[in-house]
Amino acid sequence: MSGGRWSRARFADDAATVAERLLGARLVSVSRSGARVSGIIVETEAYVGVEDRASHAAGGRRTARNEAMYGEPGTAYVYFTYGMHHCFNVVCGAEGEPVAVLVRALRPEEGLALMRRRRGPGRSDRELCAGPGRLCQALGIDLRLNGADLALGARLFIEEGSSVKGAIRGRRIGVDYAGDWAAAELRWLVAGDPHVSRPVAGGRNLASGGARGR
DNA sequence: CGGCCGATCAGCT
DNA sequence: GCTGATCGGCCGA
Repeated sequence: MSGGRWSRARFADDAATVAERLLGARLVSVSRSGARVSGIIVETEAYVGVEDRASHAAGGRRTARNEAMYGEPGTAYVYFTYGMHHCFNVVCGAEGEPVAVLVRALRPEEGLALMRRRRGPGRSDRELCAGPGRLCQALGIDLRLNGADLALGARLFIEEGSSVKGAIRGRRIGVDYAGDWAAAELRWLVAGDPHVSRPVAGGRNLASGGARGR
């Protein structure tokens, strides 16, 4: 059912498999004072390997920034972008193979007051964790957690959730530079969940009022 | 060194 | 839908 922490083996599969498996699981961050802040994962993106032109490890690129992608499955890959946002990834696959899943949105569950304090006043529940930068801010995830071990660490981990009904796929966000890989359907979402960052383009989503033109 | 740019977000039209 | 914010990393000279 639910509750147990993800072991190393849960992370040790290809990115598409782990991206779908993460839907419905819980991402937990523990504050310095020991408070749990968590949400249920409702949106993920797979970055499948060196052949994936949208990946930071495209073509086998390996630098200080993306070194965590080459770590063992269950490693956290956190990077800083646009001069102000952090993004959190779960490293999967096999050690030495740069494969990861970006966590894009959560349905907030625990620690809502702390999330709001971190995100600023006037945030609706829906906005707290709807986007990769937003959820990092809400959970207090920054570069200090880059390379953290999600299977053993005390500060950041994944817990088993209940299985999700209505998972759907779509194109990844913000990777238009990636040629053919931009069109690959490597984003997973819980259909109709209002906490996702964006519904699938052209798709039907209960919260969006239906299909749109393109 | 210098210049470019991003796996984003918020606020405005 | 469009754009400015804001800066570390990366690459080329």
